[in-house]
Amino acid sequence: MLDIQLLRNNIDGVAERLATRGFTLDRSAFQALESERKSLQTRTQELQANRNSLSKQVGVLKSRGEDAAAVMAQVAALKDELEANEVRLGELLKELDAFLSGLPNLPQDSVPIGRSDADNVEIRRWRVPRRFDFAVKDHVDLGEGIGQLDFATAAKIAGTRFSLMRGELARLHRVLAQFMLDTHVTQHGYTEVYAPYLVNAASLTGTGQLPKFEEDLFKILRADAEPLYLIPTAEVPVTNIVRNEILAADELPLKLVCHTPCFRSEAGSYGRDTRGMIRQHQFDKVELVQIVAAGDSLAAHEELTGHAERILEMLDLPYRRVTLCTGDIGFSSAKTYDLEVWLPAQQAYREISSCSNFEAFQARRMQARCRNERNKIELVHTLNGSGLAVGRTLVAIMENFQNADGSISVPEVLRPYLGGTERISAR
RNA sequence: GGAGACGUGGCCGAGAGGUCGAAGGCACUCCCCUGCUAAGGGAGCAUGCGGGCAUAAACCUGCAUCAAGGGUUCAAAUCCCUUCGUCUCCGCCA
Repeated sequence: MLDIQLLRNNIDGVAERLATRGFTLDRSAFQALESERKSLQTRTQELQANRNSLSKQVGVLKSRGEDAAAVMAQVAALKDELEANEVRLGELLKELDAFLSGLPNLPQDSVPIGRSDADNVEIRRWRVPRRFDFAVKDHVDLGEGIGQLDFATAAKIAGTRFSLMRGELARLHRVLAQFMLDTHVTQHGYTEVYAPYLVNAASLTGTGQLPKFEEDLFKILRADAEPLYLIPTAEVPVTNIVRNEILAADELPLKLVCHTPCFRSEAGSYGRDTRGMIRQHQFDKVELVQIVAAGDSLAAHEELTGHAERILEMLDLPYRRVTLCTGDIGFSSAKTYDLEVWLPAQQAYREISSCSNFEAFQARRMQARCRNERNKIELVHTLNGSGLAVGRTLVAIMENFQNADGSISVPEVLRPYLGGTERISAR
């Protein structure tokens, strides 16, 4: 959510910056809502002040045993106008809130201007992709070839966009998450978190998935209780740890890492990535979250992205870092780096991590605050990034570490996690 | 699943229709006194949203908030209803 003060003071500037991301700000709608709000709120508060002071007089008179009927009649006379005003004001504030909730974040100045992913800017590449002297297979053929990846059975059990792994491949997948967690905890200073996989609507509103993106979520309706949603990312439960909190200055930065399954309905992507594990309804992800003081988020963004890159480097996977352009950046983000890993079978770099700085956008929705050096309360900045998407990392390992015989070599750093296993093949 | 108790500021805790945004204590901040790993005195100290206001800070001021939402009333922390949460006992269970 944007700062409403910014819209009041400089709506043209806001409109201009939102236009770079292809969003048209309805200035007249805002100004109409805002001017009605101002007069109505002032009037309502005036009436409330009146009522409050008159009611106090009633109390004073009665305690003295005097007649309060005349004052009570005055209060009663206020009642109709006050109630009408309160109702209208309530509606108006809701409309304003809905309007504000629909506005995406302002991109930072360093974000390249563009319309689509074609305009994203590559920052750097790490490692030249390996050359193969045989015909490469994709991860589906590799996994099915060794009998450890089984989409047909997953479809029978659940449906499309699910996967089933067995044996050493399943173990490799599990161990990958373990390796990522260990690295972030022991080398990058994160605190490990275990969090709920089902969350309430308030949490999703806090991080910006609701109200706008409900169709992307799996929703659990309950007969006698509020609905719950399956988390689309650990960002939701972990960032909401600080919702409605005021943190002490010395508690920051908060660096949290959390491994969870993620659930996405993928509505609207029916034709895309239908083959394999790239786009699933359920996938595992290790998520990095940082909660920092407002002045520190730029540096924290670089640091966090570096932590995700470190995992790719330790696994010896070629990747590139891309700055998303204004047209491709997420709704809540002020700036996003995508890390894209090389997939030999696709001859392309594919997203494996997305590292975003949300600045105060989520914090404002969540009322997540801290005290600064002068003991004043201010909104924190929130950041997160995948460190990494586990399923896609597995895909990248399978494809990049494949051998001519269809077996898969295990990256060095993972071997201790697999009891020394160096290669995975059909048994 | 059944029965009961409870939810008040950063924390503890009073308040049981009226001058209560809320006693008292702890913690914290500033000042004074003192001089030693302490004690004493004074002041300040919830959050959100408005208005003064024109950019920020400061300040003044209004409204709202005593788990959340609704209701009764001239007036609600206090009475009623619903929801959420916590605790205790019983049952069940990984």
